[in-house]
Amino acid sequence: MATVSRVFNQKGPIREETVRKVMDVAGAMQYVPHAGARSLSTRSTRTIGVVLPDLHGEFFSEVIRGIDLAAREHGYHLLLSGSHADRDEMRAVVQAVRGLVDGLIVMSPDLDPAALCCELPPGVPAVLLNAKADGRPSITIDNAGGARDVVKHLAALGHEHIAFITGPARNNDAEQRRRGFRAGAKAQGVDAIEIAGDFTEQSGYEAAKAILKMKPRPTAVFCANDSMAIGALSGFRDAGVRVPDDMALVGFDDIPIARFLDPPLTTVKVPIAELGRGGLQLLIGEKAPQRLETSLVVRRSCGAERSKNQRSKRT
Amino acid sequence: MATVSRVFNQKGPIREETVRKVMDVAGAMQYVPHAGARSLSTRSTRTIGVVLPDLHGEFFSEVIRGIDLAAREHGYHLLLSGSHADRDEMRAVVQAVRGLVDGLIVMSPDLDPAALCCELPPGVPAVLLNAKADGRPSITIDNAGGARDVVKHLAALGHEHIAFITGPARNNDAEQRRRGFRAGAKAQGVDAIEIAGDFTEQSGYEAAKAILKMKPRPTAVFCANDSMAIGALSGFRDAGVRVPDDMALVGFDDIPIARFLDPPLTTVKVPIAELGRGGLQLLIGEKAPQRLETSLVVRRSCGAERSKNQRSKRT
DNA sequence: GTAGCGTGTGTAACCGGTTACATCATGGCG
DNA sequence: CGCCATGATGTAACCGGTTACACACGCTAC
Repeated sequence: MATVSRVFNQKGPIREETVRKVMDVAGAMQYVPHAGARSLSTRSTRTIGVVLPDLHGEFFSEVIRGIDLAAREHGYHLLLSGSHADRDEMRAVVQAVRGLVDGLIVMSPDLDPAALCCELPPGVPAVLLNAKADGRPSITIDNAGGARDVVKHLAALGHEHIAFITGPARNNDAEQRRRGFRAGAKAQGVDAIEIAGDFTEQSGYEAAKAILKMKPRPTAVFCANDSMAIGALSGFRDAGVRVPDDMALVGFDDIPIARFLDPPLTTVKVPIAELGRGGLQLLIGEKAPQRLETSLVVRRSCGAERSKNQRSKRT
Repeated sequence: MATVSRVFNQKGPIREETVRKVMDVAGAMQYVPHAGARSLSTRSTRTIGVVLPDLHGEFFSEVIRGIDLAAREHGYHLLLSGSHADRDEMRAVVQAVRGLVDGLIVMSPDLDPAALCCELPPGVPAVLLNAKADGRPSITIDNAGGARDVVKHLAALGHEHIAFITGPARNNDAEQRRRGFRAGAKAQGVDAIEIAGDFTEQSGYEAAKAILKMKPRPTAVFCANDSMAIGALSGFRDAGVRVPDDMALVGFDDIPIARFLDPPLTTVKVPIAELGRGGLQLLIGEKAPQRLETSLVVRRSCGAERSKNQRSKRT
């Protein structure tokens, strides 16, 4: 019935009495508008699709949270899809949601952004998180800048041999952080050593062990993310190497527990939730920063705050 | 066109040649079926709604991951909605998704499950995570059993005054863990002290400080989740109290970093992803365990493995 | 009295598919 | 040769809303 539709959408002129009557009946029969049917005729679903490669860990959890918060503020639903290993799966998902979403937020650190864009249907608006591509709006994080800051900080503390535990080979963020590390090392004139990691705690643990065997042994270790820093910390501890006394350690991301580690982890703060929030805002046509700055958070693991709360002297 | 529909759904008898022709044209014009329209006529969206109170932290991240994995296996989409403070918001969301989802997975640790069920539209199938209610399928975790195991373990190690840092007041899991703690303490004949926490690291940190002032001072602390244990660990460290030498510490959840803490955290393993996976399976009519067992993971923070890798003697 | 107008409500087409049913071509068989 | 079973395709109603448009009504102005 047309009138009912007008009542629910508060559109067009309707007599006050009619509104009441409709509402009463609707309440009595527990009527709730059928969102699916509505979206068909209005061609607007008020749903946006979120496509992520993996749902692991605090990073993605925070991204999703940022998106969700912004979505609910603007009255949007979220269609979430994770765990896409390759391009084919990605395309399948992106196509499957036609008619289900008004737009897409895509994050695919492991895939080439340009290739990715071809997969996106031309009609569907989309924003890329942490990846750039022509013609598509995107939000990126200043990974390289953050990494450079770390090297600068470590160099200022007197470190001349700095090891970098990398992220997964074809990961975008990891690659940018590595580039920042290299650029920083070059600028500061310090010795840069790289060792492979894959963003997991375990890989950090193993990398730490490997680093201790190097000659000359690095005096500072910079991990491409906090998870690996946690693993490295554990590795150093097992080997009897004290952080920061014997080895400076820095992470990347500033996940919530970083401050509760022993010693509290110096790391680079990344506004993860902002990334998600901005993605949604951009998608629905609101203004949002397209580039998010990172900032160095100095705690004790880098050795900069030797004086304060010196726990290594505690025992 | 009816034929096209039949081709895409592989239904009814169609000549091989026609199939090819349709597919060719579809490919050429980049045609992709409109999922929204389809769902309207089939009355099946192949989407299930996930309603969570909050998207914070590794716990929910894991739940979502479990659901997502199972969903993609069965060809379902996920409509995610988080951050519901109160019942009204919850109802609003649950109603808004009519016609968008085939079923609902609801997790609401802070709300009374019975009340919750009234909000659910009668026609929509739903499963409750970590909450029980008549007539609705649900999956629960053996929180109480896990907590009892912890107390038993601590008692066996000789602890007679055990403190328990609780979770948020009206949280279901927190409450069950507390009950398990009490029951365990009673069974073991040990002194049980409770102190309030709210599942955050910060609250664990503060609770630790408070515990140190108690007389008699507890010799073991059991936290209702790992996050608080991390905070407590940090608090004890700042106060110069060694774990496990001066104080035994146990958490709950077994989040990934628990093993990388210093000392590695003894905790209760909760099959979080299984919770999500089972929820989806139950919802779509598959068999799944309705009760998930927890298991004690003994690491060093409880003092049970004094001999091995004893880092407190390191410095 | 009627043309003209604004307000409130009903009618029907449409969104993009699915599907029961009608139609049509084909060929086997009596 | 005609009939009917069978297979392939077209037709139209339907899913549950939205909305352009038609229409009915009460009012003022001429």
